[in-house]
Amino acid sequence: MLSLGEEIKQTKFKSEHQKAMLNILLTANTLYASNNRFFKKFDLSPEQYNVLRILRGTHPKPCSVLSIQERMLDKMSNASRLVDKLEAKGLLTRKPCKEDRRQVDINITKAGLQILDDIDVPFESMESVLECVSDKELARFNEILDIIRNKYRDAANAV
Amino acid sequence: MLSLGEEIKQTKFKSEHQKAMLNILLTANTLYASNNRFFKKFDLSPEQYNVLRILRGTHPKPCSVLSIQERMLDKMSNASRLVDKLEAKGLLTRKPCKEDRRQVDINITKAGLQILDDIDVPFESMESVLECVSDKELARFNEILDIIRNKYRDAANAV
DNA sequence: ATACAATTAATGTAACAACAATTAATACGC
DNA sequence: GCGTATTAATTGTTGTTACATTAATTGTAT
Repeated sequence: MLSLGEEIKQTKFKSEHQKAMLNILLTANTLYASNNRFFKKFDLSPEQYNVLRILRGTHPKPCSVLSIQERMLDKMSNASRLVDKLEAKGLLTRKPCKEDRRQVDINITKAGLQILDDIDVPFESMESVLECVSDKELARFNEILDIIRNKYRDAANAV
Repeated sequence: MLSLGEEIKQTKFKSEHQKAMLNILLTANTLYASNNRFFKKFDLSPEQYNVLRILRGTHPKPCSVLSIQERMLDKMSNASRLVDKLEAKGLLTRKPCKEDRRQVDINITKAGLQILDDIDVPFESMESVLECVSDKELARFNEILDIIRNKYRDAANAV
């Protein structure tokens, strides 16, 4: 098992909190890379998987591009293109929205639901790596992440 | 202050550990995006900053491309091109290594050290957002991140 | 009703990342 | 010493991201 220091070959850190910041970035990169490789087996990217999950969540109700974007982990402007890709694979359908013609009604297809079904079991086994940590500790862990996100964003904007 | 659930508009989570996994990814995305915007003021990307930090660490000794890559948070094969960019900006120099002519001796320049100096103060103020959490808690926080990284990587490879 | 602002989705673009392939130099086995 | 394997750095390619812009539709104030 490799510590942060071993992984980035750095022996000294200025403080425990600086170490924590680096550790989050490194850990997320690792998670992301692992996810990338994992989802490739299903010919999906992590972002595409995220979109399908969101659509399964609202199913059978449709979802607009904007709602997808708001629910995504990565809030960039690629939801439209991600939907393109998934539509080409037949995993979702896109049709104009009657009520507001600016919007698009996006629905997950049977094939989309099926692929999520295939992914569920192996993916859950990956997510369960944290079972060895107690819920109480994880709750605090999540709290700290929430703090970091909010304060860091503010700090970066302030500078 | 926004919780994970508020940020991705999801009210229910399957478990505290699934929530933690999502939270790490979201938090890292936020940090990365904030860093992106922050470093743009200095005409640098977060990765370029990372390279300069590594070079300041070994300074005045030179560093090879491979050592840079090993120390980077993102272990991809772009170190060479990052070095290109930084050389073009005059922030580092590149010269063939005498002992092993496959390698390149990379050194940070005065201008490179200067820009790091300019960045140090505002960046440290950003990193200090975690001062409100005790060192003891942060130590455990770092431990949990180490566990996640190692176990997740293994789990993804096993599937 | 009409002009103007706001919202939604799609696209153009430049830069960047992932991965493979290439080139050059060195190490190693025989 | 010679051929092969390994290592270091670079480059090519393909796809993606970030950001800005555009186009179409709807909301709103007068």
